[in-house]
Amino acid sequence: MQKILTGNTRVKGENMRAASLPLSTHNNERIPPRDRLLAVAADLFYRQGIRAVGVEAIAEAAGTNKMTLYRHFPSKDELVAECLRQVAREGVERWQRYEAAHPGDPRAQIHAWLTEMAGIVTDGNHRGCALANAAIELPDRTHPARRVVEEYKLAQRKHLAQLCRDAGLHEPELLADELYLLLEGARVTAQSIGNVGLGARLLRMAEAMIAAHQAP
Amino acid sequence: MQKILTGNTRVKGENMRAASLPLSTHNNERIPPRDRLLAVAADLFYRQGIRAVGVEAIAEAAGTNKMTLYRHFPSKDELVAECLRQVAREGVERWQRYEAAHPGDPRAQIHAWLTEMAGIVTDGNHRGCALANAAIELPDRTHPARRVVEEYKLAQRKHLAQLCRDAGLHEPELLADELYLLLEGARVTAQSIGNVGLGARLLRMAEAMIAAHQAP
DNA sequence: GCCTTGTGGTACTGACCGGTAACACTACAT
DNA sequence: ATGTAGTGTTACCGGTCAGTACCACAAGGC
Repeated sequence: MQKILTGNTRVKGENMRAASLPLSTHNNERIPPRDRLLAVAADLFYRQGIRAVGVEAIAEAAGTNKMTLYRHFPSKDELVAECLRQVAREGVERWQRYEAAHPGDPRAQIHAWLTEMAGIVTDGNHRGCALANAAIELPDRTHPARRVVEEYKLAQRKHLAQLCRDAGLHEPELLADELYLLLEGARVTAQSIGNVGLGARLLRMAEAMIAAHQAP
Repeated sequence: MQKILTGNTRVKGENMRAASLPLSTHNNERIPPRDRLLAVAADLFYRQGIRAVGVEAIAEAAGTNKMTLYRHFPSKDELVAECLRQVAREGVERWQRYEAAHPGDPRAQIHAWLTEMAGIVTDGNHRGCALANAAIELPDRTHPARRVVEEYKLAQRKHLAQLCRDAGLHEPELLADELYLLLEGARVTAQSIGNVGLGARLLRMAEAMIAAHQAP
């Protein structure tokens, strides 16, 4: 089996990831180890895959060790679930930002969402939705992480449908599904095919869909 | 880490999977071991994930052993790639069937594709596109399986775009992308949210999209 | 002073992994 | 009969994995 370089060739006690990662684990001073572990784990899980990342690598990347990790999380599975819970939290915060930026204007909120997502998809480091990826990587439906994924995805679709309804668009649920599936598909496909021009295409397609649901 | 039951509690020399799997590995008599290995591996990889399935489990499920596996495949990575190549082959065969069933009628071919895919997505055992899942599970872009995925996905989109063009639809590439992304999104989302009514919804959405590209 | 709480460090367990070596066996072709 | 090609079987290698035991240390409250 092909192994991925884990980069744990760092000198003992030193942190080599300071310059290479957006995650600033080099200023460990005041961030409690639990938060460092969560942030680092979420990042590693997303970029390398959940099963591909060992707990030792997570602890090391967070500037701590395995024992501290297991003092804060009962198991790797629970750590995974907690990471996804954080990702889901960021997702609902995004919607709250749209609402704050465009209060009472659901159309503008949808548009803001589409625009931001188009940008995210176009990013070269994008690897799809962390929650959807987790569902694919963890086929066991009893895994604690699966509940997080299912709840978040349902809430996401429900919120989008409500926005479509509030915007007075026809067949709001159907439109919400169209938009949601289109975007989800774009996030998956971007990994296999690439994402040149995908962002702009995505916006055009979404706008056409919304327009189709605007006329009676 | 949560372990998935691998079901290798079978009695030595006997095959307990005969009744539990669509894959008929119980009549090993005339099927060469290489084909059995490929079929079983593709099935296990799809249902449990690539990283979650060991070569020993594959060999055992195929009614043979690890040595025979390594006599036919240089490594697990190459076995994975070969499995995906087979899946891709089945994908192009599907398109050939549509063409044979509706020669010279691209619209009907597209419709046949949508109908069949809607049925597949609605299936409760559906776990998304095996190739897309592999791309998610294998972040290393140099993995031999990644090339298979990228080539297939590109060919798939190209073929669909050509059909849209032949059908005289407006902006065929854009429509092809819309349909393709919608379907890919549905395949991913079906795992997290479920697939109740998704098939019928999918057909309605796709038809609406095509209709929108029909008028000038 | 002291004691508690959280942390770092090391070493370990038992299991599994991908991959290989060596040998015995069967079927078939000549 | 003999040789060859493919297969089955067992045992092994080095490495990694999740998870734990044990001890040392440092900070803060009292």
